[in-house]
Amino acid sequence: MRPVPSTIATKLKAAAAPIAERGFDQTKMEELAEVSGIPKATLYYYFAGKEEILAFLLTDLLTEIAGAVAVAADAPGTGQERLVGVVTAQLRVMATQPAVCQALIADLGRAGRIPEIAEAVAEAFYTPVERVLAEGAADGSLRKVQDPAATSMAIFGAVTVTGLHYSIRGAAFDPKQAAKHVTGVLVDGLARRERG
Amino acid sequence: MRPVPSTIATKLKAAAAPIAERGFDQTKMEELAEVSGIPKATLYYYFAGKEEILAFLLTDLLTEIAGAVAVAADAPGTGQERLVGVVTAQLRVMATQPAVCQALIADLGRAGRIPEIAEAVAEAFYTPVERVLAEGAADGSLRKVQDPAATSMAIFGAVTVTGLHYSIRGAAFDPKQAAKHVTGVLVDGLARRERG
Amino acid sequence: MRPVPSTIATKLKAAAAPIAERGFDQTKMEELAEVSGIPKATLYYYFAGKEEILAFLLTDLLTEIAGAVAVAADAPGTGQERLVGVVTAQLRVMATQPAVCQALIADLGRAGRIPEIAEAVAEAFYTPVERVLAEGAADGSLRKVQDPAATSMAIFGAVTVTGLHYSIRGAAFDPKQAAKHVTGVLVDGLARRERG
Amino acid sequence: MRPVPSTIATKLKAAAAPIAERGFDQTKMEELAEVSGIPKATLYYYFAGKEEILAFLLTDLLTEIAGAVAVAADAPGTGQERLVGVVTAQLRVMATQPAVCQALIADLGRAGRIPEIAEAVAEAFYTPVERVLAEGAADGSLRKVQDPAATSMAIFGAVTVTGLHYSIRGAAFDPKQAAKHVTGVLVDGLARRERG
DNA sequence: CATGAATGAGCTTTCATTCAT
DNA sequence: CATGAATGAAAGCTCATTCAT
Repeated sequence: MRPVPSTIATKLKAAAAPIAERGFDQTKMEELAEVSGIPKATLYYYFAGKEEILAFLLTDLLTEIAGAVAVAADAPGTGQERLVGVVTAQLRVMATQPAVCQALIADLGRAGRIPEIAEAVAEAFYTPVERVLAEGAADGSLRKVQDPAATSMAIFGAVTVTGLHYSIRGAAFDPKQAAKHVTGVLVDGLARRERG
Repeated sequence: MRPVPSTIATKLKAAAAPIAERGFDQTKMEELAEVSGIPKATLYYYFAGKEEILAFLLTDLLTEIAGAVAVAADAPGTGQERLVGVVTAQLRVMATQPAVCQALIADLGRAGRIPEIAEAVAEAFYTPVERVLAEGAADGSLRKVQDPAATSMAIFGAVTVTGLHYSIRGAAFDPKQAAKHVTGVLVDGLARRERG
Repeated sequence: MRPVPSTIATKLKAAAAPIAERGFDQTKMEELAEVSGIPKATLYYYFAGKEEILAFLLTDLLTEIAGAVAVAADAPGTGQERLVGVVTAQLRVMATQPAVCQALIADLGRAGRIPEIAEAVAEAFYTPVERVLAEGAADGSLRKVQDPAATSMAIFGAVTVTGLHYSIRGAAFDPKQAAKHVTGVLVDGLARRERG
Repeated sequence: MRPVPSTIATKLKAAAAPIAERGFDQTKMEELAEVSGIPKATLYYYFAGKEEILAFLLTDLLTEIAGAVAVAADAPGTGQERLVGVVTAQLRVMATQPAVCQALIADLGRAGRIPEIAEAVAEAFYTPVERVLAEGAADGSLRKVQDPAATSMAIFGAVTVTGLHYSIRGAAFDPKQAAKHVTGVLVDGLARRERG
């Protein structure tokens, strides 16, 4: 994969739409070329193959998420506050790039098989959440969970499915509102208690 | 799609493995025929196309889940107890048929595009959870959530990703244990509180 | 090919329609079964294969034509009168069974490759015409042509294309009228002459 | 259908042979590729499908016929002379390209179903003949026929079947000689008359 | 005798990829 | 550097045919 000029990189974002809509395998190079306006052969000049284009798009997305999440995880405040911040950050990026997100999730199975991507997903989602969970437990704002990995996975699932849901609906959505819903469940739990 | 004889239906379950492993599009009819022991042409005798085979497998799984979940949702006990029961039931089926489950989740995007499947997913997952949430709110064992649909989606995400995780690891997993993890987060929340 | 019961033979006539419309190769056994109401497997019970069904249909038609033509060729009158009779007889049968005729002509190329049919075509068309030409030359009602085979071929072409044209139009046509047109050209020629 | 380079067009002429020999449906793309030396995928690069290849070949032939016929129809001389010229021109092209001609005629049924071809056939055959008939009637060299369309159809049939016959025999044939046979019948008629 | 069920053998078509310019 | 033209290598699907009942 040669260094991708920013013109190409920018145009290529349009490629996420058909992938999101029809799935990666059902999207032909021809189509990626058409929607992006980049000739097929030129795509091959910059990328080694179709798969590498997907990797490029997802890496791009995941880098962005990882960055936003890192900022949220490093923000001041209690662990609980930062957990909410992290979730919000994830949803914010999903709101910004719904197509790529759908492409990512829809082909999560396949993405998981690209090692580079699998790691980037962990980096963007699991690691920071686990870290904030630990810090929240330390500062007393969160309870200490038995299995932090399992917990962060559950959180990932809840957040992702929520974000995906809104993405699919097509309409723009407010990440803060969505985050409130998710963290409402995750942080406070569903059980009724004497003093909400 | 002709009525599928049970011999065919049974053999066909083996088709879930390659789909789970490599994804649906990467699985050739040839392969589905090989692993199931059903000649390609015979598959086409019963199913209109590749896609319909996927639909059949998933519908089958979802019907089973829906059944197990319905039982759990109708069990005696508080709403909270039944919520745990419902989640456990879902995970139990996922533990029983890990390959089909992976296939379902891995191609959730695609599955979502098959209307029949999308509805079956809702039927198997969302509807019973929403119902239990409402009943729990009524009996005082669960708090009243603002947006039951959003909440059940988050629950679905948490449960699914958890189940998927264990499925992928290949080893058998204990659905009760897994359910405890998930509901631990979902019911009690992550926030620390004076009196667990 | 087992002896074909007349029920089957009768039902089978309906098979000519799709063959005429779409061509023989483009007509599936499935379709022949459907339009005739005879189960596919039953067709195979009576016929050795698809091709044999075509042969059966065409032989049937050609036998009928040959019979009608023989009668016309043996009728009293001059050779010229009988030539007109023969042509009329051919067109009469074509008018009666337009679908089979279209099937015959449309797949004349293929039919020519089935030896049995090629011979039957000759028997039904060429031979009687050649005979009448000879007899007309003998009785002085027709002129003596140099190459009777070539002449009868030209006549066959003129008659067939004419009959086909009317058949395709779908509407019933009057064979006598059509014959008059063709023989008008063939017998009298197109040249203007002093005394018609 | 992309613009077909002349190299491809030339090579493709070889495709007529198997079509003529075995019929269009019985000729596999594989075979068209082999005899033409053009890779199968390249054929699909230029043509939308098998059918379009046939259309291309036939259109090509018909264009040539139409050209030759137009020249003959515009030649000096009486209508009768030009009618003979037109028929000769048709047979000349048939003699030059026997394979394509056979393919055309053999699949005339199918060709008739391709609107583009049906029209080209009319343009190449019927229209110029009808015109010459009219002009011959005007200049007194031909008699006035009642139904010019029916007449030109009969002529087309006589000429085509004749040309086809010689084509099939494989040996080269003299179009002038063949034309003499056909027009001998068509122009002078078969009836004996006092003064030939 | 008839036939529903099943299938072997292909066939058309597609598409990721290459490469000469 | 970029790309239009070309193609090798499948893959999904079809259909004539068979055979147990």
